[in-house]
Amino acid sequence: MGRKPDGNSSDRHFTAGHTSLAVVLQVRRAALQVLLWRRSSPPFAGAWALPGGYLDAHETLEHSIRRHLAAKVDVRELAHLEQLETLSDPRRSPTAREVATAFLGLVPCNADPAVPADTSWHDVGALPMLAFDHASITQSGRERLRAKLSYTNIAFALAPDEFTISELRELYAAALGHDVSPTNLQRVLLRRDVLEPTGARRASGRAGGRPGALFRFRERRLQVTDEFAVLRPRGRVAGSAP
Amino acid sequence: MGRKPDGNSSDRHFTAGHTSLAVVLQVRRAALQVLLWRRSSPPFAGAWALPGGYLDAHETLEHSIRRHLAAKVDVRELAHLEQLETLSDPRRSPTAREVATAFLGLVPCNADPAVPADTSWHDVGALPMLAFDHASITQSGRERLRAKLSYTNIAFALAPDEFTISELRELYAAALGHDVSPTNLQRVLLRRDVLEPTGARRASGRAGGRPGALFRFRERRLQVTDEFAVLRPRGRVAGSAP
DNA sequence: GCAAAAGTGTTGTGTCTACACCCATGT
DNA sequence: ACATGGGTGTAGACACAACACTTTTGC
Repeated sequence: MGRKPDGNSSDRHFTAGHTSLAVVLQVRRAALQVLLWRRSSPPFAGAWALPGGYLDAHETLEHSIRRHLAAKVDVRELAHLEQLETLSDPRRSPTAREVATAFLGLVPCNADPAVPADTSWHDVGALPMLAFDHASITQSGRERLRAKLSYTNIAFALAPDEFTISELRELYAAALGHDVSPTNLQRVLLRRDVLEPTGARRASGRAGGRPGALFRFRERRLQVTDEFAVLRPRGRVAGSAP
Repeated sequence: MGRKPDGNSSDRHFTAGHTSLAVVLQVRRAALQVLLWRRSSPPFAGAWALPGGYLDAHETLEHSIRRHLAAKVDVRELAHLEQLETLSDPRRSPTAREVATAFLGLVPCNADPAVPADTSWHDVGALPMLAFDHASITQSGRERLRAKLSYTNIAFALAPDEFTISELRELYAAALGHDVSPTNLQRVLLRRDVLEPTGARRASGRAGGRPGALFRFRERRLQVTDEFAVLRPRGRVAGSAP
């Protein structure tokens, strides 16, 4: 099942092994990290690889990657999952033809999932040798996250339920790779109605200081908050009559 | 070859038919149109479908879609091709399990490729019944083009080598679905260094009028021209010492 | 000269960064 | 009091849309 008998294929027809992979990212200790497992058998024995595995006959690719990730991290911790790209170079694996669809997965920084012995988190800025084309896939994941931080509410998937602006600033700085001003971060996200205050405050730290107000994301699903403004008419805003 | 013997699969392993599809867009008669062919046999006999076909054993997905498109349009007319998404719902085809990777292809408006008898262009604003999930794929293609017109030079793939600002304005208006001011279009694209004047002018039209200057795209490959500006430090511009 | 089409000058607006200043808490 | 960190006010830079105005052609 799931495989057509050869006798049927009057047209040119080819079935390849299809795998799903994921770039799972989390901010840990003020750095963006990716989940990798160490291969013990060839090809690329000893190298690190992205988690994933074969697609089953009756599942979608998204279901497949969730299923394979369940062995690495608790799926309930995956706050966001989206498709990145599909890799199909016949030489991407030295042993067999394999098409792979890559996903980007995000885990909130307050989660600390238990991982198997062969699996661990690696700083995206200092990756070890990666198997297959996994290095370039990881790069794609970083760039997708970076871009979407600018024009969507995707940071909800990296943040805990409630947080101060300072804490959120650390997440953005780690994910973007450069410093971010808390002043402007707050203004941009409040103006776009991405954040809302919970009303509560966080207790002051060890050395005193004003306690920060707590915020939460208004939506915990991906939303585009800054549609591309260029070349769009600005007028005809549906407003009240004068 | 390209198919593993069953005896080998100790792990869960499944091979699905993999197809490539393309949303090929062109601006024709001031409207954005998509290339469709009419199915003559089930499933969806009589419905219109996106061009594409099976993936061969030794080719990439990009090679595959170029090969299948060659039967519909001259591949040399394809000015741009990029991957959109991979569809994997087991129920997307009523007859067999098929995974499909969709592409977006763009054809310059001056090209007029000969197409087979079962194939024709359709206004994206008034599509007929489409087979499978091709309607939603077409929608994805439109949206990808729309978004990229705002922050990349992707219009090069819709435009001829040389054109006036007015002609370019028509392309943008058709692809975006709303009117665009030639004044601002010119300024945005010149400021970003996307366009350059050729020096030549187009002869005046039937009713006189000042002849328009001709421009060309500085690059005929996709380039991001308006990196997301938000949350990025604006300072430290590499400049000369005072 | 006059209509038609192209192109420039200018103004206003909205969104962002940067920086100064004020506020709240612990010791 | 004073150090420490949180939050607001405001100014300046920039990119854009809108519109008036000038330029260049055909008739």
